[in-house]
Amino acid sequence: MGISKTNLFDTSQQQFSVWAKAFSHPARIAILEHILSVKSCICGDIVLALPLAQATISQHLIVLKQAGLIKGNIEGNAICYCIDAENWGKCKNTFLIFFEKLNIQNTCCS
Amino acid sequence: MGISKTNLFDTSQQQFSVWAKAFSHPARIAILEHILSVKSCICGDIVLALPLAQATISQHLIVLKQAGLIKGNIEGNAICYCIDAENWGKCKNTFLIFFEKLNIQNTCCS
DNA sequence: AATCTTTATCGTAATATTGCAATATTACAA
DNA sequence: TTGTAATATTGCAATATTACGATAAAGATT
Repeated sequence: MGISKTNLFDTSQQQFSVWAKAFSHPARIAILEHILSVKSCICGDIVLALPLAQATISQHLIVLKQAGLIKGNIEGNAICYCIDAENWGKCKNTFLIFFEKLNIQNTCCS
Repeated sequence: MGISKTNLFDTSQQQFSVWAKAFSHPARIAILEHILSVKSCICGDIVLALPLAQATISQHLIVLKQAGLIKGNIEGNAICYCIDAENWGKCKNTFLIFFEKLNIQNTCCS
């Protein structure tokens, strides 16, 4: 890459891109959908549900956790992952506001 | 990576991740915001507006175009980029539906 | 035609991501 | 304490992304 230039942009743009990057792999979408679909936030069987090795799932979970989208609670020797509702709301709002920026006047090229 | 396993996931999950990946760099957010903010969809001055080289901007534009978020119309020797309103709407809906999947019952871990 | 402007592409370097086997860590159970 | 189950971390290989200078391509202008 030469040198990363992500820091030349607005904080809000960087936050947006961090969240988007968390969503940018189908495995992470699948993990989130699994957590969302299971009423109680079971965790380790995410590994059973997805066609990836345990180590790989673990890494994806870390990415999601660092983006603030999920959090993990220790339950015995297992860990219970679930959505971080507060950050989820912030993320949702960021995307919503962004998508709303398009109105009919903006679309010029036929 | 060893070998990519993105194709082991649902088409919808892959489509979601492709859009998210398009949003996953602050430069591309900045480009989209610039296109959205300028009423008429001027293009080449995106290069002037951002702190990146012309070749780099061009690459980011291709990523956005391949994701279907923008389209380019040739105007003389310049190119006019603008939002692809139809795909923008599809993308927006995908994200909206996804974010709506969280309800209070889902958040278990205090 | 010669030149300028604008955008795309090529080549290359630096860095990041993805994936997994192997291993470590942690908590429980016997 | 020894074993077992669950998760994280390490190390490494393969691939993707980011960045830009140089150059090419295509339309405009003179």
